Amino acid sequence: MAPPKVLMVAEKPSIALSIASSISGGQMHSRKGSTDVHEFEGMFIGLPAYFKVTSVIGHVFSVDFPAKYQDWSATDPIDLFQAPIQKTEANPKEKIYALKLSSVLVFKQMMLEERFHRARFSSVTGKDILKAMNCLVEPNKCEALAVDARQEIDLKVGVAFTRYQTGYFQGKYGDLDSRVISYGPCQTPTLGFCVQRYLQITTFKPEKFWALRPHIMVDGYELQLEWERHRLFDMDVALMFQKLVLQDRILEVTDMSEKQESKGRPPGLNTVNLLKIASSALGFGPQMAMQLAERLYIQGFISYPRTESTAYPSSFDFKGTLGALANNPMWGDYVQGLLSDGYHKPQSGTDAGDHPPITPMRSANEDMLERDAWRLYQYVCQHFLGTVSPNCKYIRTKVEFSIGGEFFHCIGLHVTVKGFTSIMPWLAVSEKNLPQFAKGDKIEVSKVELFEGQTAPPDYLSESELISLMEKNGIGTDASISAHINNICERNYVQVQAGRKLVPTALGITLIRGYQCIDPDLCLPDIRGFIEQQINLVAKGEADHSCVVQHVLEQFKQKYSYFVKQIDNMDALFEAQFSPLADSGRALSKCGKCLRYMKYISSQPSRLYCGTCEEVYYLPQKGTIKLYKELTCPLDNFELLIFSMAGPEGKSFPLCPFCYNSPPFEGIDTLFGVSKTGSSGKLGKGTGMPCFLCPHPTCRHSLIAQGVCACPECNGTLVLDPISAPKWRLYCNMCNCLVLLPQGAHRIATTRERCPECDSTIIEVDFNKNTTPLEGGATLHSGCILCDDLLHSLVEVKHGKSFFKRAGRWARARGRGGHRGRGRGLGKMDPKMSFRDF
DNA sequence: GCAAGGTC
Repeated sequence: MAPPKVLMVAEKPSIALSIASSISGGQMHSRKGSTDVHEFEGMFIGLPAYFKVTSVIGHVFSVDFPAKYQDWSATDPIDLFQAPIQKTEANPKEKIYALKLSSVLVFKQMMLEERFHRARFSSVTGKDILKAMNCLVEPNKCEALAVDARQEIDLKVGVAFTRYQTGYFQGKYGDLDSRVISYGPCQTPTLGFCVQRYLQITTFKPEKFWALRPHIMVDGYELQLEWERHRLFDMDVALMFQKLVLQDRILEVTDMSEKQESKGRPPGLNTVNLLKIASSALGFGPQMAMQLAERLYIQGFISYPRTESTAYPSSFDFKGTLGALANNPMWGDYVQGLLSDGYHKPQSGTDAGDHPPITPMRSANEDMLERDAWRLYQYVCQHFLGTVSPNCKYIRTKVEFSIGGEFFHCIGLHVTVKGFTSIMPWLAVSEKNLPQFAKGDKIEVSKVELFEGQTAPPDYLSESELISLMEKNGIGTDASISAHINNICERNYVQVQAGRKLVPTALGITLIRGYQCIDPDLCLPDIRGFIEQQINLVAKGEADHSCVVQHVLEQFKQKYSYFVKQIDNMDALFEAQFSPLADSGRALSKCGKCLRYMKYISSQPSRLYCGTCEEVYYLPQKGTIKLYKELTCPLDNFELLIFSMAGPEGKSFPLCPFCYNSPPFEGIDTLFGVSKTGSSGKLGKGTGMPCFLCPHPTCRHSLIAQGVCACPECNGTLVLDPISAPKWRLYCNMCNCLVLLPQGAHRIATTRERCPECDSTIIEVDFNKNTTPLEGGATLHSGCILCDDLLHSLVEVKHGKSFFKRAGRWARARGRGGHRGRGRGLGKMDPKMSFRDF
């Protein structure tokens, strides 16, 4: 009988590899794939078995709302609290779910008796993995339910608040960048920390203080003494003490003490501490630091870089790790010293039960790595060597003096053992020599300075300080901290300035001040703690999953209702900070209703605002917009605009601001950039009907007038780009297909005529007289770009970049709608056939 | 377009 089969699925590929290596003793066969599979024969519960070890990649499932709730304008955010949720594949591209499901099924069929176990190890080390295999436990459903609970709560709370406040403030103020004004139980308290520091700085009231600083001359050196009172905030009192001291003039040494002190070596390096050092000492942001670390890990220079543990496992091979660095040109001598004199057992640290601390795995020198990677690697090495080095020891001498009834002192520091500070020199204790004193010595003061100083506010919060605060308050995890910081930067709530200091923006400050005046809980770190604590009850099996979720959501729903009710208070702060629409923007084009100029507001989302009609017209985003020759839309009299998408191959197209926001014709089921959702009939911002989708029969800018022929790539229509001269071109109104027309022509225009053979629009080309291909120097030529031999030889199909990200989906959406809007008969021919010669 | 948390 074939040996029983054992399938093991780890949480990530690195752990699958560790498990397989440990159980098989390195004797396994590894198959590459979306996730690697390691196969080998071994022993399972005392019996021979055939193992397959693979992994998922992070969470298999994410959650989201069903389609019905995806339309922002059709859903009241308060309904989201009770909305159903769907599990979706977290990484559909990786096909993890499908692959694992099928392999589990295959395994089930192969196994005579199916059983599920969980190997729960306390660290990713061979010893602990083997130990776990010998005491397998049941999978813990409570822990899985706790993960579900967190996903549901985070989704509903975050999305409800985000949609509400975005909808409320978007488009209300001209100089407010408000594409999305997000809220989240992690990102908002993170922002809160930055703003709290900002408020400390701005509300700081400096105070003057005074300190007595007697100076003495000993052996030709001047020494300044420190006052036991440190400093006083009353000048008259300080002056009085100065007078007393000056009257006495003689200092007496009252006491001398020597103390052996020690500065401890660091514990092992975990991810959070790596990120803090990377930010404060190397100037790398957390994302950059993790990318570098990831690369160093893949190249085998350092161990797995995502860990919370600072304690080394008892089985850690210090000798081997030191040995790997023994010949390093940078630290070789130091390492050999440690190996011969005996390295020290590291400080205990904390064991989070995951990977061991981050350590070097093999030696590298400066030339083998890129500059930044080298600097990070260097730190990992120095830190590791620091952890196994002796502590730094020094003697602290304190000499105490009295004069005029006041007491002063000076401190001397003498390092006896440099220890780990010789490999981490920035942590060194600086030597401070004192002259010889003896108790009872009497010394004349040379000068008694009355130092005047001022208390100063703290600096902006550094990224490194923020990471510490987040860690301390349980905001985010080692894996997500950097994502939250990145988030508040991208949302334009804070900016990273020199020295990686986080400076909140007007938007960030106003938001936090708003929460503070409506419901401070919303931006306090405890909000995360509350959620985590509730979820913990589920994980430990002490409370029912759905009861906890309902309870937490009910609380947040009440907070949400109160927030909505009180939003005016927040808005008052916005009003004070940002300019109302009417005051911002520049006059761009005329409104078709009142015939006055509307203002263009360039901050996101860019839009037009008619001050007379008090109407906002959204525009396509991420490009430039200008007036189109003062032409007007025949339907509504609004002046037309030309929008040019960013980039060298960015298309340009005309649009009417009114039609763009309120498509005038029935049957336009797809809009620029997205399908129009039937139920609500409202437009997403930045989504609408440009002229190239307009079926107006006579307007010269419509699809009918500017459409030339069917797109060879999709169901769309190729349209003349009206301002592409002299690089004339057609672009598809649906996909990113691009067709270059005769270059350098003076003018190219569509005509009202159709090709008798293929029904394409006849175009008229006015060639440049110097480069005209026509005989006898003629410049004017009309024809069909498909059937006219001359024109056909002068056009070229190209693919523009990023016209639409998802051209395929777009084309399908149009396909369902038939050939509507494609002009008279343009859709009849087989588009691929018509471009067969290209 | 929206959260957070996994990992790549």
